Amino acid sequence: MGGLAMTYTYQHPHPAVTVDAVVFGFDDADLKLLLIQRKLAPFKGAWALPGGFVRLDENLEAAARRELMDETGITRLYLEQLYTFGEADRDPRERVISVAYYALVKLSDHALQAASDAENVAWFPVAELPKLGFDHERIVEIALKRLKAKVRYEPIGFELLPVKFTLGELQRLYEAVLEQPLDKRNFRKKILGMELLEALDEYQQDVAHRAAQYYRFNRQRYEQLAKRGFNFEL
Amino acid sequence: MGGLAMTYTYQHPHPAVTVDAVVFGFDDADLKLLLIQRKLAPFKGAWALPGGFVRLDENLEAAARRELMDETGITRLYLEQLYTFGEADRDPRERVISVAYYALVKLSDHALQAASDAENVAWFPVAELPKLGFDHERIVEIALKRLKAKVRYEPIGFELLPVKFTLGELQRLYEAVLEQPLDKRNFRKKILGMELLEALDEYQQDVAHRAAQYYRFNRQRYEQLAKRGFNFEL
DNA sequence: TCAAAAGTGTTAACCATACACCCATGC
DNA sequence: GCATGGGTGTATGGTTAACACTTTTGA
Repeated sequence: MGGLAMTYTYQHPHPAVTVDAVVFGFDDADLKLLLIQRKLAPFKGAWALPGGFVRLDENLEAAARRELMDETGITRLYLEQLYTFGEADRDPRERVISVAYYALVKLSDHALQAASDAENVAWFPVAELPKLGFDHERIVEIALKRLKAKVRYEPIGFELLPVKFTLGELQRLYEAVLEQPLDKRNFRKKILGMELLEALDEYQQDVAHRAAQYYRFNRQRYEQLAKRGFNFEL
Repeated sequence: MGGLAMTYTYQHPHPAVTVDAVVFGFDDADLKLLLIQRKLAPFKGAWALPGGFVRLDENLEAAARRELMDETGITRLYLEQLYTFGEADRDPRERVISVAYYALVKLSDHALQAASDAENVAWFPVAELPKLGFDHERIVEIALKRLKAKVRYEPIGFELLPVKFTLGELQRLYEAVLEQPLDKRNFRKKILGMELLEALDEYQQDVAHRAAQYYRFNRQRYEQLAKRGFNFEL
């Protein structure tokens, strides 16, 4: 990207623009966050959000997807813009404006894809994050707040689960994200009452207790209902 | 800003970054939007959102406030980041990433401040907007959606009204923003039940009907209650 | 005296919450 | 047979929604 001696000249000062991604996963117990360990200064050796510079011919969301692919190998994910961080002094090198995204991935698809080319990549439970470089702790905090709010009025929780899941898994996911216990009977009544879940003719195998039935989220049905004014709410 | 022959050189290409503001007002009947008429290409003569380039030493929100002051004279307003628009081709000149804000102002404070130095400035009812330059129609659409959602769970509607207002004015504001009629008795019951409004010993003057009592929003009280888990909801 | 908006309560339907036991399975 | 999580119903209290008339004032 740009030859060795290549430079770019403008008549007005331009900030650098990056995208950073807060990638969430869920492993049936904890909400987790994907971090990379920086190999370069500043904050060399520190953990930070995956991200990088936006190319001039590339949309912002495409840049976020590209960086995630390059740095972590993750390709299929729910991605949404979070907020843009542009404090004048947030990067010690030059003025850097970062458009932050948050992403939800099915950990089951990506659990083993831990390391990539070069950088160290790892999942951390959100309750036990290391110190992060730049202002990334603030970005994570805002992403968590957003996730917590959004999961209640849009059916995005399913993005964190495998396509087939049990109601117990779904409930544990909500409990982890909302950080509060939920009543089992009320949870089931409510979620099944929305008629967005399809019960499959399939049950858990080899579990040391009664096998749970699997369900699948019916997105088409949700979109139909949403058009007619239905509101997901949990 | 930058001397005549001054240039800025970087080793990687940098996009330009602007802030644009969607400024809402309310005049006791319609929700209105503040637009400026462009004097320069591109989109010369077209109406567009107020905005401009971010300076290198200036935070994003500060840039938005500065542009609003310069272009419209507006200083006291509620301002919140909306979304960042970065399609690679959204500006015909060069790559421009725009961090959009939305603002709520008390029209009563600013109604007469129509024109400023140079550019033509005007309020338009949101239902009767002219064609806008760039992708500003999309930005306005997203701002309206956000306002409509947010007004229901945070007490930001008051930012659009004078400090003293009647319950009728407040109801008309909500009806305008939500684009639906509300039941008067239920509306009053709900809003007064929150105990966020202070009834003043003051009534309308010279109205051709029974004079309405004035109320004032008690922000302190709201913040106290919010800390203890209270949720505004309308 | 008319027009215009202010102000005021009750009822019925619905929804949210709290709560406890039996079931199926593997070890 | 025990430990583990799956699966199920009801009763109560609170919240929302629908609804109509009287009051005050200026023109």
